[in-house]
Amino acid sequence: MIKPRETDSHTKDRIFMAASEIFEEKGHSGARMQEIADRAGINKALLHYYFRSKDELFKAVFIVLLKKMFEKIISILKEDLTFKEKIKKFLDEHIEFMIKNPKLPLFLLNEMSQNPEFYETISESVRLGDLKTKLYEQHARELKGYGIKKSDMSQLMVTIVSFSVFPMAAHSMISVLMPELSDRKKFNQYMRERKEFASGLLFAALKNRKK
Amino acid sequence: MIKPRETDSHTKDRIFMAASEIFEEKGHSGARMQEIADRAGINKALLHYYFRSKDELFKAVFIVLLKKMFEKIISILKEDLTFKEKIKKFLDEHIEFMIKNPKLPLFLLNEMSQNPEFYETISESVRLGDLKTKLYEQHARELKGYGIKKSDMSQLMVTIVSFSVFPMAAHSMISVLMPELSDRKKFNQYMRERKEFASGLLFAALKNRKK
DNA sequence: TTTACCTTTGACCAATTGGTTAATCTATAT
DNA sequence: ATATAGATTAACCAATTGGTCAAAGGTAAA
Repeated sequence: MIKPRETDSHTKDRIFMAASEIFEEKGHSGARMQEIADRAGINKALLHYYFRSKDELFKAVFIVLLKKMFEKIISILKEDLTFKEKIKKFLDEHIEFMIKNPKLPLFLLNEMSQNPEFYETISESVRLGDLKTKLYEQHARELKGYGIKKSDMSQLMVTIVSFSVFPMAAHSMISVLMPELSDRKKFNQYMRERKEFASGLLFAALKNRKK
Repeated sequence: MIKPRETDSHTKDRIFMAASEIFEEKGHSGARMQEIADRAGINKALLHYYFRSKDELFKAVFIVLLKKMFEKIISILKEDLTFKEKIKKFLDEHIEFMIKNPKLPLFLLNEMSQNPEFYETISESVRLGDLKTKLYEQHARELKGYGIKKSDMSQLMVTIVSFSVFPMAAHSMISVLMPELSDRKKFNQYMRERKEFASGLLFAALKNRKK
């Protein structure tokens, strides 16, 4: 039996990485197979040797990037912490994660709404049950203490995620209104300050809701 | 002298509307000139008769849609209201606006980051000065009463906009985590409830910051 | 060395796509 | 009626793009 060359996965990985970068930057319809091949330093035919078609390659990349994002979120929510601690840790780690992957949020948002047929594939591959119910039951006492009903959970969760995700996705838009933030370093600093701002705002509000 | 036929602007408008819809839905690189022509019910050559190229057509559409969004925001901020009233009115009208234009936010966010060369064109065409400074000075007393410093303004403004914009842009993502919101009508209801939730959260927090 | 099998490539193909052009149409002013 | 000028079209074009294929390369087992 013939052993696979050690360059096997090496090449396939290089393709995958190149594809990730290009797709993340230009989206499915904006990406060019030739450009992906160039960045991977290989012939275009080799793309189709490892990944049958553009759609297959895209799908493979998309699923992995999506999981990367969701797993980051979910893993924190699973930890044994109080609700408040969880939110703080989420803001901290999720913002750091996005600073390392600044193009990821907008890419996912966009391709998600562009390819609704992924809906199934996603639900399977990310499998996360009824997160907000789970979270509520887990922290029922603490949340009730904050005056949060179960019916508030969907608004609350979207709000928390938006604290970190929105500014990343809207960076270019924000740069128009606040040119001082168009610089990447300054913007990252802004995002780091946001950790405190967001949890401060949130728990100031919740404290106030206490009956 | 020959009067322009009344179908002149009619046709050009039909093209423009068709292009708006297609671009909004599929983005610059995903849109096809043929599809735009079809939707406008005309020959493809006529597109190039009225708009030289795809890029020109896109630019025309993009600028108009961007202005549409920004002017909605700015007009409210200019009104003679207290800060609190402004924010409430903003949330109300901006959310209603987006319910009517659900694809707009993600489209703008995306093309904005895709075509950074629009940066100039935008700054000119939307011309809005240093909005956060203007807003702060205008409401200095009220904002100080809330314990908000000038340096908090950029965080605060992004937060307010994110309350309304993020859920619209992330609708497809939200639908995965909360399948009950994948239905448009239910989602719109969710967005309308968000008006109260957002201003409630925000001003509960600000009240609490008062020294 | 030879066989067998996976890897990589250059050349090529068919379909798509943005864009052009010359001719036709249509309404109006004279 | 007819000349004029803008509006509209069918046919066409060149470039791009995703995808294929047969041949060449390389490595390990026989």
